[in-house]
Amino acid sequence: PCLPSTGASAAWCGPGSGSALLTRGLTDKGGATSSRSHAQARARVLVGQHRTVSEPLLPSQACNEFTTHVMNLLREQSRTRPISPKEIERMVGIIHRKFSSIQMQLKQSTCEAVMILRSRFLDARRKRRNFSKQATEILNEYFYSHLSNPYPSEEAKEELAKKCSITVSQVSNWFGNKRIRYKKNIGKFQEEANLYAAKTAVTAAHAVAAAVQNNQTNSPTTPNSGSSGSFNLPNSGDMFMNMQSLNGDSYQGSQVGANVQSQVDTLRHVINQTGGYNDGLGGNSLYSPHNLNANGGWQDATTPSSVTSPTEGPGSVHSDTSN
DNA sequence: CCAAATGATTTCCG
DNA sequence: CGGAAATCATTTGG
Repeated sequence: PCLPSTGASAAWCGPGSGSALLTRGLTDKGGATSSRSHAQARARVLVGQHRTVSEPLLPSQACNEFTTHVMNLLREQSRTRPISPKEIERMVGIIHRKFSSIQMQLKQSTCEAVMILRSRFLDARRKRRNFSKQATEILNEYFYSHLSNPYPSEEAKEELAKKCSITVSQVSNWFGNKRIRYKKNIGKFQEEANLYAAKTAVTAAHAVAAAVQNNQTNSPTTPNSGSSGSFNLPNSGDMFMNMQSLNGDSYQGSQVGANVQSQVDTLRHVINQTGGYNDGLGGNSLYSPHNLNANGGWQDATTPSSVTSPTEGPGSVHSDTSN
């Protein structure tokens, strides 16, 4: 249930309580495979751990306790001043009303917070958003300038993550996907590879000789497949500040348990961090534009047979960047 | 609407 | 645990 059900109506929680809502959408639609287990487990952790550990007295109990406490006080006071039964009655009414309203507020905010968290975790997990143009740009630049060993260190990953406004896991995912897909069909990526190789060459050239205004690259020597030599700088990144907080490691909601309030506070805290970071896109460090011509240095990319030349003459796989 | 592209997840391996 | 490979689920472009 959504909380230690106090018998009172829990209208906002729906008929059953929150858990139905909270677990909705976790089920795999195919149903055949039992994948998605991690997500489910995590969601279960989020949802299922309402005070099964300590069970610190239900709100109704607390209300009764407090009521008797007040009654005792009144009884003591009745020795020094006359107290009408009416007054006691009124007091009890006030207490009960107050308690139930507090309960309601707590329930409401807890449910709200959990719902928001749910959508953050699940929707953001299953709903995919493509990275921004600039992020892809940065990642590709790194990939193709480290083509001989496209395995960024943890540090490099962090830096890339910061520059791209994505998480480190996303960077890892990206490189995993990229490596596999590149290796699988190198031909398909030739154009891209050339483009980024040339681009890094251009940036290097700019860094070296910023003063010289030559829009002539130094002889790419590649039988380029069509694309003219001009590399227009891609500016048109829409870049909606995506809120990428809640990176995969900050699930520190995993030990609630104190009381509802702290739970709510914790949740609020987490939720309030949705600001999204400002990235420092712009200042790019030069990634040591090693131009290693060895194709497929990593992982015996022996390119058995099919990778001859799908679209164009293989000739020089990588243009000699720099001099 | 379909197919390709793409980010994320799962499974397996060393 | 990090990576490869397969696969899933969504987005994008035609």
